[in-house]
Amino acid sequence: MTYKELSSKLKIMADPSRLEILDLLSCGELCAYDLLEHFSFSQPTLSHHMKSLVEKRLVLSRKDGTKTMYRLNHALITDVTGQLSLLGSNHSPCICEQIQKGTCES
Amino acid sequence: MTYKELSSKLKIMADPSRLEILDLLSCGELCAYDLLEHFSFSQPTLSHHMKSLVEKRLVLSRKDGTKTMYRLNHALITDVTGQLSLLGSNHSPCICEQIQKGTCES
DNA sequence: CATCTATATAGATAATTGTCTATGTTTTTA
DNA sequence: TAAAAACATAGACAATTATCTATATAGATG
Repeated sequence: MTYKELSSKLKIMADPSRLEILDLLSCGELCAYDLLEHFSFSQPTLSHHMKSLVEKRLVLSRKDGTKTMYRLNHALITDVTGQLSLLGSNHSPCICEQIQKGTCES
Repeated sequence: MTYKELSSKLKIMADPSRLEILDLLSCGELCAYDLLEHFSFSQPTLSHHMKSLVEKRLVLSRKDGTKTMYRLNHALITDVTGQLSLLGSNHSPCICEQIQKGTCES
């Protein structure tokens, strides 16, 4: 995953409401209405959030009659958190190895 | 950590340039100029990014003469990635337990 | 078929953000 | 002390985003 790809997924996760949506979905499938009950914003706003989560594949959806059922894409979320913690750790191969410490070698 | 607190840190991480900065810092301390060499944006733009990373304590800084040395706050980054992966997993206690599955119980 | 239920789309708006140029500040050095 | 080196701040601007109201769509039901 490139920095841009990882960033685009993190940007979608990096919203308090969407974090709470992910948390609500962490134990199983829910429909839009059940999610909406937990928030004070409007139904179109929830729909907007769900669209962005589904577009980035962080959440998967299926139709059940008039309802849209949402569930986490655990595999992708695990991938994202894994990439993030790897990036923050002293890993190898690492972009650090390419650096020319011209100015700061002390 | 509340959703808002976690979100505010993720928002700072969720930028391709800042992700690359974190990656560059993952193996040790670097000064601003060494970081700047890896990017095509201007020096004030780097300074702006570093300020936001330091403000959220994701990166720690110290002065060394005219130079500013930056290093990761590994503890906080580990905390953030930990919170994120916990939130995405089927954990307990979980906000899911509070939910009234009124509409979607099938 | 008409209506209701559940969700999505359209369009608008205020706030936030990433970038720039220009300038300021601080520490070292000639 | 004057200049250079390294970084920060100020102010501007275009792009993105989170929200809203209003409306549309699609499936269930009487």
